[in-house]
Amino acid sequence: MRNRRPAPRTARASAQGAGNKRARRHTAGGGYARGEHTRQRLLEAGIELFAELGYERASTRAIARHAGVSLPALQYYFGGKEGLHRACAEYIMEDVRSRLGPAAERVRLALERSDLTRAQLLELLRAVVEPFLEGLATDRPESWALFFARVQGEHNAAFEAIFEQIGRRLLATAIEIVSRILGLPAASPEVTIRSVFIVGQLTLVRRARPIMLRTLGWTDFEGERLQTLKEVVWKGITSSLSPGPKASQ
Amino acid sequence: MRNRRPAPRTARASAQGAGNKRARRHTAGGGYARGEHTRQRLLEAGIELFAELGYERASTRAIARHAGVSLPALQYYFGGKEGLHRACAEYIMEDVRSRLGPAAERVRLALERSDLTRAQLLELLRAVVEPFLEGLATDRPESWALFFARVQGEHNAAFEAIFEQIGRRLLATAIEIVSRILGLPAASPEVTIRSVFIVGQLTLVRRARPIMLRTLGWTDFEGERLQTLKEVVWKGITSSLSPGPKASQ
DNA sequence: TTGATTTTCTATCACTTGATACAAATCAGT
DNA sequence: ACTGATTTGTATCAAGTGATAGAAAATCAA
Repeated sequence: MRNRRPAPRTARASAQGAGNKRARRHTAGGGYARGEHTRQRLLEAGIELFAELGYERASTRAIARHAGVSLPALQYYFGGKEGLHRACAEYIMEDVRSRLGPAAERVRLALERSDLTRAQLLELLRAVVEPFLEGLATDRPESWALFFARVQGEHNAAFEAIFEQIGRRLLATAIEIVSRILGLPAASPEVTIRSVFIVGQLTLVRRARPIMLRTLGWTDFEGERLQTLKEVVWKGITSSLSPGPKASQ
Repeated sequence: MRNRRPAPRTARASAQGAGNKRARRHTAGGGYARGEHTRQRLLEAGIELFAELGYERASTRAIARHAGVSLPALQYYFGGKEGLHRACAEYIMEDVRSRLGPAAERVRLALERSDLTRAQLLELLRAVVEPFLEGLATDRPESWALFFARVQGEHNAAFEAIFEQIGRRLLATAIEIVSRILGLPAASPEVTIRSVFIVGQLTLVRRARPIMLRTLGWTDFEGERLQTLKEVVWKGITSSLSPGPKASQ
């Protein structure tokens, strides 16, 4: 509710799709590759600052300065702050999808068969869960996972629109597998809740990372320590899915 | 970095403890009970708006308007926005402590004994975990749990200072119990990670609440549904702590 | 009531934010 | 080189932010 001028001098903003979606008309016509560079710089700077400071505190000026371009470039290429944020989310999501998509597809395909053993189902769950865990525990492209975590916390438009697209799939796959392992209908509360927890644990790795590291006296989750983390997490998941000894209660 | 004036006309702000701590000098000297009312209104409005909008987006003006008082009242009673936020956190924390403190104390006392059975240890864990779960799943004072979740996401000063005070205790107790159940040293990665997950699951209930409810087709966690949730969560915890069948793999 | 103190309110400050207008610079195709 | 489009930069806008000054009102102790 900040930039709603009562009477904009020109009608350009309102004539261009509410002023925030799709403002770049440069990639449409071919050529003019020069701008693509600054566009990229803006994306990277955006991801970094949004991740570090959150949506509100990351000012467009700081982002532009960080990218080494002028402020209006941001409006020009992304139509505004929200547009940039959205683009950042899509950029990350695209990368995540390209890295996790194949595995997910393979799992979904394998799930077609109805004669899978418990061990096989667990293996499929692991195949879809483990890359995620690695991506969130590690901080290789620190800002990416952080950006992810931010978007989750703030209820931006980017969340519902983008995160859902990948979170839902992951959850749906988890539900399918858990349902079959436990031998319960996919719609049953038990299956849903447990699946949400399994998927949620992954994001928890990111959120609780500093606390975990501090408590353990570690500095990161790399190499052997990452293996340990994965092992413990996985052991927890499998045993929580075991038909094993009735919980003492 | 917004209100750092180069040369403040008066030195009051800097003469009053950096300007954000303890600005209310009304409760010190007795009497003048009139103000306590607006102070309370500001706290409630603060909790509500901070919870709904987050720290940044909740403007002092909106809070004051919501509380039905004028803007400077906020400065007067809490020294500023940050002071109010801190006060809100303390206010909630105080209530949480009063509701969970006794049980926690009882558990800590019971842990003195070293001859506790697995079942007894589990019971203690449950005693300290369950009230938390209820508080986060329910939305009686919707804003409270939401405020809690917000503070967790944004890295406000309130987080480190306040949340730690209660989160650390809970985590420490969980570690102690898990360590004894698993028969591993408290400092071992397995114990730490598993404990963090147990505690983290509780906050996850809040964060993933809308997703879980939507997936289940429920509207809230009340009555029987709350029972189901608690049951499933608890079953997951116990079986993840079971010495049971070695995880397949 | 008086007088000191606490509490509230109006107006305003200094500053930041996101967004624009518009001219200058750059580029591609001829 | 010329032309038309794209891209960048300067200066500026309007709105909104948290905070303050300072007078007016309300409150309590005497």
